[in-house]
Amino acid sequence: MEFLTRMEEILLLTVHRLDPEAYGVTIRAAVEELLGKSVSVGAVYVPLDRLAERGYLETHYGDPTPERGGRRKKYFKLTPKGINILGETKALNDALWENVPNLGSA
Amino acid sequence: MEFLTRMEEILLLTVHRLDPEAYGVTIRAAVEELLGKSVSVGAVYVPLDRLAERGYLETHYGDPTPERGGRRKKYFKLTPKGINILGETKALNDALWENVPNLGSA
DNA sequence: CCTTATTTCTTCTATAATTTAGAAAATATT
DNA sequence: AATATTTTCTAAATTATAGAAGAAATAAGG
Repeated sequence: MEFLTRMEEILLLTVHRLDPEAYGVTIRAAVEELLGKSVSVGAVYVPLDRLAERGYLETHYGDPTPERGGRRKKYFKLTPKGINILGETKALNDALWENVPNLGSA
Repeated sequence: MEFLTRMEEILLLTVHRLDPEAYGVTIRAAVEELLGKSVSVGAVYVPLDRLAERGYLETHYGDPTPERGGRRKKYFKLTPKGINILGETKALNDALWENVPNLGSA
């Protein structure tokens, strides 16, 4: 089975959660909040584009907004293929963690 | 928060599940079964050693067995630090997948 | 209005880290 | 010797990360 890297999993799920307001800046902010640490621009945009190239995400550019400044926003959205791989990823996660007794810590 | 790559997560959990029979060959076989595809030797041994270097795994060499051939087996076992990061990884996973409604596929 | 400043957002590119493949080496039994 | 099992090594491919540069919009001052 093909599997997603962790960053890919995080990004796909973040896009899903943010939909339809998922674009570079909001995605990056959400990832930073999730991880509790700052994340560089490249750490988000580069894998995001790769996921789109591979057909897991589709993109469209937005129109200018009344807010000041900025290039056009590039919105991301899961494709059916993206939804599918997330389902497979969940299955792998479940298999991995199944029957793992208390780890004591956490 | 520091987080494990997916391969690291898979390996740590596999070592945990196989304990006390976790060594290169059994680990590799278990990962192949989990993923349903073949995995090269290097894809297992290299990250396993890195996990040990970082203190997530401890190792000890076994004695020769009555079976034919082979170098001494190098057994892996989770350290307290390894158990701890698995707990953190589980927390991240839970946060990621919380409130993700049905993905339709899978 | 027109020129410059400021803001928001993406693209690009170089570097570092991780994964992967598989040949080579080591060590045991037959 | 031959064969089997296991790990080590090393080079190549892929992925992640940092952050500078570029683009595109509004704001503001003359």
